[in-house]
Amino acid sequence: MELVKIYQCLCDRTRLRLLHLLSQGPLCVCHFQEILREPQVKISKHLAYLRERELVQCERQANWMIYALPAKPSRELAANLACLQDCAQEDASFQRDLARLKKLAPKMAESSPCGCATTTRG
Amino acid sequence: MELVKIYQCLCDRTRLRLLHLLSQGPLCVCHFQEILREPQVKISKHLAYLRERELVQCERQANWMIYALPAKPSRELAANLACLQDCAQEDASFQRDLARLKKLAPKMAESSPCGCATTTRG
DNA sequence: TAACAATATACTCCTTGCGGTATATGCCAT
DNA sequence: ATGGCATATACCGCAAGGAGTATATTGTTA
Repeated sequence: MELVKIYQCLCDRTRLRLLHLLSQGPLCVCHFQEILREPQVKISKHLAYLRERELVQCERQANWMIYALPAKPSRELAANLACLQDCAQEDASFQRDLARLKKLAPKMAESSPCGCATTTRG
Repeated sequence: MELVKIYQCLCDRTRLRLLHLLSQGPLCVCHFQEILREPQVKISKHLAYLRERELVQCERQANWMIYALPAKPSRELAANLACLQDCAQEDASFQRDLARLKKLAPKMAESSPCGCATTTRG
């Protein structure tokens, strides 16, 4: 069942944070790292998990992999992502992620292709 | 995070079916057995899983355990249960469960305390 | 009190998932 | 081609989860 697959993706805190951020728009791995403050391998593996199950898409831009939500999500996925957005509004850690994303926005605008050039590694 | 716990409960097909049925009202274990057509131990263990995580409540009535959704679900749980109801409308297996539940309704009304007396074991 | 019905738990086997370390891959610049 | 950066994958250890079999528990009835 499609629905079970979706919930399997949602039942990890890191993946929830990734999907929540992606609802704001596409992001590359190094931005996830900066926002979540988790090791690269952890983020990369969770993104792979989501990618294999088609909850996210990705596209290469030079050195960077840009991840995004599917262009045409199923009704079930859309419903659950909307529900997640709703629930995230009450949760401090999701809001903290959002705040960090906003801080990154100027950097993302100024440098190419996604602002990753100015990223400092962790 | 409360939300992760909810998704962990939702990420199994059997548990989804249980919760979907409970959205229609309380049920006892033997009715779940009849509707899902799964072995008693499987149903009982999944109900225990949900109970430990407080996604369902239960109450004894003589020999029978009556399970129900929490009287005051958290906002997150309510949102996700509503989302599940929405998604279930498009899914044949959920609808089949619902149909079987309707068939049970007359039996449930006639015998006490929950209609289980007339149940035939499988 | 003994038998029975409904449900729960213990135990085992097997698979999946998560985190970490180390290493590989792909693209770019020199 | 070489080195560096961003990202992915392989491998390991461990914990959790799911299914099945057997058995225990709790309440009812005779």
